Amino acid sequence: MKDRLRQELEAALRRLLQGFGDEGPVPEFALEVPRNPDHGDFACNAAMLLSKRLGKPPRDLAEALAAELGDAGGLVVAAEVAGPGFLNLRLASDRWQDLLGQILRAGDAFGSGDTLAGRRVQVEFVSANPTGPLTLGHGRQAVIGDCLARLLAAQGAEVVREYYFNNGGRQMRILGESVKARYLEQLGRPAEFPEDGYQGEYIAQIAAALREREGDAWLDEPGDGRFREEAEREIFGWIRRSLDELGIHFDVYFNEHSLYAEGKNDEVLALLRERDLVYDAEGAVWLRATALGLDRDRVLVRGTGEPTYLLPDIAYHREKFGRGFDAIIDVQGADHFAQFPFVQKAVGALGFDADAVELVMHQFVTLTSGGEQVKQSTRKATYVTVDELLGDVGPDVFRFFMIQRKSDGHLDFDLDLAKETDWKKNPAYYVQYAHVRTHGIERKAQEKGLAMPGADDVEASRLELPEEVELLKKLGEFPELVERAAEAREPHHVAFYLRELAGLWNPYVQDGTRHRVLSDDPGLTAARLGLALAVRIVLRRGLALLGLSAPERM
RNA sequence: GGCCCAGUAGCUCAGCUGGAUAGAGCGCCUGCCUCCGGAGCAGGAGGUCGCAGGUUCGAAUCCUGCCUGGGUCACCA
Repeated sequence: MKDRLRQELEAALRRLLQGFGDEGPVPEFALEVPRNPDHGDFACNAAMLLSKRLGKPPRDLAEALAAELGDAGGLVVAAEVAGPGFLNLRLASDRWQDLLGQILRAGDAFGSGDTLAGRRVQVEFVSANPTGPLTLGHGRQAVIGDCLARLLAAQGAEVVREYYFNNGGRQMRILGESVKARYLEQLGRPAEFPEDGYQGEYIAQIAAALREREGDAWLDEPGDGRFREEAEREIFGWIRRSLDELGIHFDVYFNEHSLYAEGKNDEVLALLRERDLVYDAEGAVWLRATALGLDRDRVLVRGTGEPTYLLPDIAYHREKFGRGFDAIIDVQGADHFAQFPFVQKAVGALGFDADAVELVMHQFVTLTSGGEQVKQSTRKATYVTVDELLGDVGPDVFRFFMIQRKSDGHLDFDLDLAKETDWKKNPAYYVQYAHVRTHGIERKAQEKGLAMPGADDVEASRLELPEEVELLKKLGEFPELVERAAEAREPHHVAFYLRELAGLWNPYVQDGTRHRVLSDDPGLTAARLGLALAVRIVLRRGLALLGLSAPERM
């Protein structure tokens, strides 16, 4: 409907321009739903954009545009010039109501688009190494990545969720040593805890479990290898369980080690060397990043012969391109932000489309309870884990709170509000409860022997109350919202939209005096049941995009 | 110090990529209904959009410079 209106406006603008002897392009104008309903259903700013170009006052141009537009093929009943030169358009009222039939016919397909049809997109996220339980930062990233993947899929993309991890190297060695030290301590043996070892209590837990199972059989185990394997297996188990509980499943777990094993790092090194982007200095191998416009060079291979993380990361991204993705999205915490340009530029230098690699960055999570910030210290290992928080609030609330904020910018997780079980206060429940109510109404209807109407059974023109039209308008915004959120990689918009929709629907249902869904008027009842169904469809779709359940009862 | 992000109501935050009188939730205030140490309904107050310039018919939004908070500047990942 909006698209048709836009086409009509473009045509009218072209005629208008021709009238002035201007054969230039039609400007990119905005067509939006004004905040103030008095300003009509849609407002168009084209006249103001053309004012300078045509040397005419904007209001005069808007007047002329209105004349050219006419009734836009029966779409528009009123067009008035307002303010500095807006053209406010009011649609024939049944146009909004046609929307109801569209939603009911589309069902769960409503809100899906095809802007990414046929595109292969990879979303890489979480990617936590198995050195400890998932932190809230990881939790946020997990939810952002997963919601993003859902949004992209809703626009027709073929999405691969990927988890990149490294179970080798220095940090894993320290992990093994830490577990070993705790194990020995627990059995009363002298043990030297590594200087930068992992302090967390979970290390002792792993050691204790080991002692339980193996007794003192590992006392004389040489080195840290078996301890490391044990810790990795255990910790990865925790991570997988947390992700499972959040409803997040990866298509690919990519082990950094395979890049070494298959010689991919060496290949990249050779390719970069061919392009004179590599040099040797101070015993190390360097990336000539300054030649790529970055502010300093970086080490690719340490003096010890071991690559830094950067080399495999470049190789990894080369490998991603090799798999034919049209877009590669890396979701990362702000602490990794500075590294991204090196990977991106290096991949570009290898001949790949650097712009196809995108970064979705997110800031950290703080936890607030009782008006106080809960101290998070990785060092002292007093941080709250995803698991603990999930235990407190459950996956739905967890996800909703994590996706509620735009990913740039800090997220303050209000634990008290999250634990709040009153549906009116907790926004996650508020949205879910709105969905429940569509089922509550259906149950009521069934008691009266009424079935939910099909798309062709509703006389949508019966929905005349302002609050009903407002609901329909809000429902109509959904597809555009999904498209925009996917395009901008900003899943938080969905959460806000749902909160707003629920904020219209809940009071509508609650107010049983002004209007009742189930009345003595069969036609009106059918129309309102249709509205309930449409609201349900959109809420269910929106909740699914966020990975929340859409319960029928609460 | 360089770079990145943020600064909007008492608090937590939106603000559809430059539009009209800047919004939501929580909190607060007032009335009504109940009068149970609770909850509901209706209404209300609350803003120099960090500061100062600039671009524009028009700026919370774009540009420049400052201020504040966080992040980051490893031969850690």
